[in-house]
Amino acid sequence: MRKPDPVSKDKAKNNNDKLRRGLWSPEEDEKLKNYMLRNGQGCWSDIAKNAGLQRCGKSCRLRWINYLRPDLKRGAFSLQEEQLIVHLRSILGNKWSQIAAHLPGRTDNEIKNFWNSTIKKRLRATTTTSQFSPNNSYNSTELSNPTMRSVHVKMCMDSSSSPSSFMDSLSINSSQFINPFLLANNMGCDINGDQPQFFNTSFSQSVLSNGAYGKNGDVFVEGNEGGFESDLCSNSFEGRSCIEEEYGSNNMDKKDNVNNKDLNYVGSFQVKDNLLGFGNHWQGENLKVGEWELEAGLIEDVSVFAFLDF
DNA sequence: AAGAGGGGCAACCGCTCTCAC
DNA sequence: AGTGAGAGCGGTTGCCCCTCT
Repeated sequence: MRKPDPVSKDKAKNNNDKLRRGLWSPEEDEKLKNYMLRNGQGCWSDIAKNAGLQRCGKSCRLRWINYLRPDLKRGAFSLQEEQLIVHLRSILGNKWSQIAAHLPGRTDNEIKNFWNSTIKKRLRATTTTSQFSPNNSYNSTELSNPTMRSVHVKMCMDSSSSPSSFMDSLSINSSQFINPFLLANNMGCDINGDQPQFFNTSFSQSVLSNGAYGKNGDVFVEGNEGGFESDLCSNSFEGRSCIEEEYGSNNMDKKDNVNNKDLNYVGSFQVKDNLLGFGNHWQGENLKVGEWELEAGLIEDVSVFAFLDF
């Protein structure tokens, strides 16, 4: 939390300097809670005034949502909640409010803090690599088939874990996340320009908090003739946390490390008309290069993605 | 015992979105 | 269509407290 605004900068100039900041006292909590229970939610700035609080509405809202709401579940996260967070985050990214919507009684702030402080570290600590299994392979014919519009990446559980539900839960359709470099690398493509060479690359294991893990990356290609856009999807829990930890999100300098590090990336990439874009869907003909600036030299020649012949 | 360091987490910041006018 | 206020969201900060040395 912060100090009760010592410097105040611009805000000293306006009326906000009369407002309290910092930690909430038990009395303030009591006032807000009583008011909310009596009157219900409304305009937060009015609530702040009417409840007799020297706080801005925003602060009241935050305090209510994150701490005072009666339906909040306090205490440590259960194993199930933890697994769910890991899973949802792999699908949704840092959409904490959306993740929180799947965990009754938990707030986005709580989940965000939990992720940043606990899960991220745990996943990083358990990051390992394994080899692609030749049995879980794809062939270059499939990959170069122009009718192939989407690529799904599945992680297979090993024999000791519950296969179907877990695999189902990990399968992501035409959605958000991919690290093209990891995928390219896993598909045997040297993104620095070498010809594709399949089946001799590493793939990251997905290690869950309970010790279950997926391995033997199973990449398959599925036709999707109706779509114009082509999305690549994957998930790799700890890979993403690793890259964020080591390089920070959206860091262009990841390129040089691709071939010897287990990377994944939060975002998406799409191929259209021989252009490669990240992070955003195209709307109509407008190419939106999202978080990665392609012309910065990251991928100057998309032919390195030769297996993506859309 | 005491100081340092790090983790956890409550709260703030700044931005975007939505909606009423 | 433009604008302003309120709400919501993700990222960040910094204090408290625990552990380690």
